[in-house]
Amino acid sequence: MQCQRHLGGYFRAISNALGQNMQRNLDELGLTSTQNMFLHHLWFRQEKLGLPTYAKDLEEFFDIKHSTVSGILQRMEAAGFVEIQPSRTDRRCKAICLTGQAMDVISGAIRRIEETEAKLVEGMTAAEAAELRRLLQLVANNLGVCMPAHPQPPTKEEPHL
Amino acid sequence: MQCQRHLGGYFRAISNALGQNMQRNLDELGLTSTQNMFLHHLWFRQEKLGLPTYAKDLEEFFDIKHSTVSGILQRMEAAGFVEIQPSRTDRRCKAICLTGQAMDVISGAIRRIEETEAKLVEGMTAAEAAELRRLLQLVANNLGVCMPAHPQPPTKEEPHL
DNA sequence: CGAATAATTGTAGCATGCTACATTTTATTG
DNA sequence: CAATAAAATGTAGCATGCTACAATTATTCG
Repeated sequence: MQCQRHLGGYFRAISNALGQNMQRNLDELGLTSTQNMFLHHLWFRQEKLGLPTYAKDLEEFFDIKHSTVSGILQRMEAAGFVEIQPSRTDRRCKAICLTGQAMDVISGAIRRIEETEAKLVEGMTAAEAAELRRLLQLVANNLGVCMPAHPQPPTKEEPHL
Repeated sequence: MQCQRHLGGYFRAISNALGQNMQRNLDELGLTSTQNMFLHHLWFRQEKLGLPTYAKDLEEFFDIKHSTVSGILQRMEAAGFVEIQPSRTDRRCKAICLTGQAMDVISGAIRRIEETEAKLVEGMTAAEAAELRRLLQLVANNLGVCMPAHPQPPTKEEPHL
């Protein structure tokens, strides 16, 4: 069968559809789907890991260019979701802090992400979903995509040491 | 493991990386990666299937909006790769025709696509690649992505009937 | 036939991605 | 310490996606 669709076409179409799919459920929050990913990452680092976040972190975690990050953060700041403060120890770095407005919408924002993730693998067995994840990781490696994992959260057993 | 990356993030990053990866090998041809996909599709319909192509076909095949198609075709026309002629039987439809300049680069353009497709599944067994394709099709269905196959090519045994 | 409807394409405005260049600050090194 | 290199971010310009609205032409239906 030489008439099969290109795999690349699937990735492009699925990526586009993911954005639209999430967007439809996000309009009421005033967020775009990319801003929603940023919001979740900022929240996870701040609330779960207790770490500050700089633009550089977003660039690396999502494997996008710093100029793209810059634009998104400017729009999120204009919309009132983040505040940007230069670090006192290294004035090149800007710490990205969530605002109260961001905390108001975070639970809804996370729910949208989880709904979209669930929809992705609807009708798959757990084994199929795991295999999909493994194959996606292989493809990402083949293309030189660099997506670091979250740092380890502080262990619950010894939080004060 | 609740700290796993979102599957959606993989799709986004892989899709972005695919575009950049192909782009790097395409600059000398004066094409973008999306224009390259369009070129290949136009060529396949024209040369392999003997069918005319309208903007609507591109919209459906790649599952993108007509406004996006419109912009891409305008840039491809300005770059000299296609000519756009209104159909005589339905003046709403514009037939997209490849130029001589397009035919000059088509073999290089197709090679870029094939190289990228090969790189995607590098290190996978044929079975794994097939499973990836099947799972991608499932995901696409879950998200309502509508990607029609190519129409059947004319059979070689009776080309003149 | 004529009006309403559908189909195809275009335009405007925005978000997100890129490359390439510039700016500011920190780190290195001679 | 001064010159240089590296790191973090910003800006400009473009391509590609979107939604929403408009324009033109075909089709359908009363």
